[in-house]
Amino acid sequence: MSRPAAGSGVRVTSLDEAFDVVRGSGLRLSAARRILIEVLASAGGPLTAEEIASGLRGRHPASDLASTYRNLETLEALGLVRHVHAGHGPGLYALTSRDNREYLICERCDAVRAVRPEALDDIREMIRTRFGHEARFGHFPLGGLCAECANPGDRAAGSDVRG
Amino acid sequence: MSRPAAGSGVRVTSLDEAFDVVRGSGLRLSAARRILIEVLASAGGPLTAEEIASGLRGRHPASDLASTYRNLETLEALGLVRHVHAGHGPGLYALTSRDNREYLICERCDAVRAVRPEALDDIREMIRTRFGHEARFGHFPLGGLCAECANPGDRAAGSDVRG
DNA sequence: TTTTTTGCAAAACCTTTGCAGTTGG
DNA sequence: CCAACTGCAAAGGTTTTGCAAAAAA
Repeated sequence: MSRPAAGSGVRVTSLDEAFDVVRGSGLRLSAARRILIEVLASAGGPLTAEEIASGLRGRHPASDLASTYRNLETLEALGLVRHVHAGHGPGLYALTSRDNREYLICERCDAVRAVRPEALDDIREMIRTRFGHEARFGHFPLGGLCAECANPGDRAAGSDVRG
Repeated sequence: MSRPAAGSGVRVTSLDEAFDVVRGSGLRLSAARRILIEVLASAGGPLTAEEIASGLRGRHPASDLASTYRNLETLEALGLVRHVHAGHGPGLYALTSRDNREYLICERCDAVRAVRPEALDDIREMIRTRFGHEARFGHFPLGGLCAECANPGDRAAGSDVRG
């Protein structure tokens, strides 16, 4: 009976469930919102607002960038979407149901590595005990130097989020 | 002895030493650079470029914001200055000699708490062992929820960086 | 029909860049 | 003197906001 893991989004396992969350909240399921959810669901990893608005570079219908930001904010408030700040560069958005991972970012090469939340549970616990701070690395990634940059020449590299 | 702590800036203990580093590097010690260093030295915590350019709201001579950014970058390359990305909002700059702390940021209330690097050494070690990632929280702070936001009503709050 | 949502345009925000003029060494 | 540096202005990239037109319920 541990605490809830860091990524606490709405549990939806299908697109229709996500659509129902939108409708059930009293908001409207507009074409733009439906497409936004479909784009995120079809993506291999977190996307920028720009990529979403472009319909994943033409594979889906395009929508307005400002509206996309507004809808991302709306859906994030509903718990369907979350975003991570990948260093500099634009934020990356994902469905909470598809990606509740946490991230390690390399401040030298900007590589972002995704890990399952459980892989950080004991570390989170130490931080909570020591500082009272409830650590999460799903919104602001855990910074530092990746294995590559810290030890050039090694072969143990982590997988990137986007791909 | 152990590895160097996370903040690895030039060791300067006086303004004159910092000035010498600038001159010794072949760069010029312009009025703007001297003032920039003095402003950072007189500050109680990390400052925004805006605050520095304004001469700490009039307490020092003002300088151009663009030049301030250029000089911050220059001095950072020399190891005299570093900056931390405090969540959203602008970056915060400090002299490496005055502040080599690491930061915990609350993603709800934006509070930034500073801690001495040693307080995170064992956590850094666990992360290195597990992921090969050399964690640092001096550039991208350790995210999550502060004690206050995680447990409203508690009295154990951490001190803020800026003050 | 009524309220929400969109699309466009414009702005806000932080930061970088170009360039002519100034300054440090 | 001459390269380095400044100040100003303009642009860059990301995100937000205002408002009339369009669409969902």
